[in-house]
Amino acid sequence: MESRKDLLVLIGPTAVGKTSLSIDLAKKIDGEIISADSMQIYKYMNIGTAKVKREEMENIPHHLINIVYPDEEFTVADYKRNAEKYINKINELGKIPVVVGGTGLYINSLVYELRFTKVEANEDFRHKYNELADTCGNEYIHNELYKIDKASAKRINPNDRKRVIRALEIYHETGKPMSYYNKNFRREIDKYNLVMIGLTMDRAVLYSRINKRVDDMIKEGLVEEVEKLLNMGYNKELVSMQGIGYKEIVSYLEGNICLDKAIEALKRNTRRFAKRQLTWFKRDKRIHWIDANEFNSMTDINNYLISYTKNIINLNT
RNA sequence: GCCCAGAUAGCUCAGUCGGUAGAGCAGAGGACUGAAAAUCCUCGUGUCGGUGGUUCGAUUCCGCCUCUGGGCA
Repeated sequence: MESRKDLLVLIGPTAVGKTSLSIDLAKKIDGEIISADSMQIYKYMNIGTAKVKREEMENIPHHLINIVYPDEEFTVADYKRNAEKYINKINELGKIPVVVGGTGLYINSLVYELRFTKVEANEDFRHKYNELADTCGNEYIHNELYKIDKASAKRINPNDRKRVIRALEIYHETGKPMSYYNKNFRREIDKYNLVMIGLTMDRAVLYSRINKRVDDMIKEGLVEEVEKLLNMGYNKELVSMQGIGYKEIVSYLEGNICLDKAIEALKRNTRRFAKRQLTWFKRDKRIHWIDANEFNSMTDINNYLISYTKNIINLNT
């Protein structure tokens, strides 16, 4: 039997402490880190994405951080392809790949049999249907979808334009409905010795950590970072600039809101994001959850994680 | 000390011509297949400040008390 590759996945909401934990863990188990973060892929966006600093990495290789410019397109499909490449490579080195991040769809692209269609984004098509929805209403394009793909139309809320248009796009490009490609919708992947760890903590504690981290970001110069990006020509329409921490500060710099309001919105949006992340990950029953507040130190958490992981993955510790 | 205005959801407030009340924000739950830090759906019972009185019935009207603003001395 062909030996399976090892894969350790560490997920959790923003600000729960994944980064420092992962570095400590990687050191102990001889691992390399693969980020699963849809914002840390961008160069120049450091403070607002809470990106690891080089000096914090402690010589542990980090992959899929700083790989594209803020105006470059990068999708889940790109993520999956790149991440799998590193998973294989790290396994070949005899090391443990540690995927760390909070972008649920990126994680799912690795731990489920997600079969992305060949259909790439068609901006003209999206534009056209966005305008159609503006003039005729969301119901209209949803009805268009209903005509060609009842199953998807039922699944997708009419107001969820992005998904309605994407489903139409797939039909437009292939002549087959999206539901045709979604046969094994949530089939768990079978090719890894897979360990999934979820790091969490009491909601109130997490929220106060988030609030504090936002204050720290401002002190570290988030406003200056956003100003710099704007001066480099990266405008607010870009996907990267719609990230939490960027859109709010752009709004402040444009004079729409005062700084205090921007900071407040930034905190609130981060809190809501953390909640959405938890909702997303709750669904995956393979995740072994641990409450960070129930341990006395990071070392204790990692000792526990290692003993848990040992049952599934052969560690070189 | 006196006068005036308030006191209702975690916060800001609306309202009940007397029949125990509802918005915004905050918050909670959920969805998610090539934009995902994006996008979208659902969720509002609280000693109506306290205490007496009038009343079939008071959060609503009246008295007193407490607290918070503002004004006059």
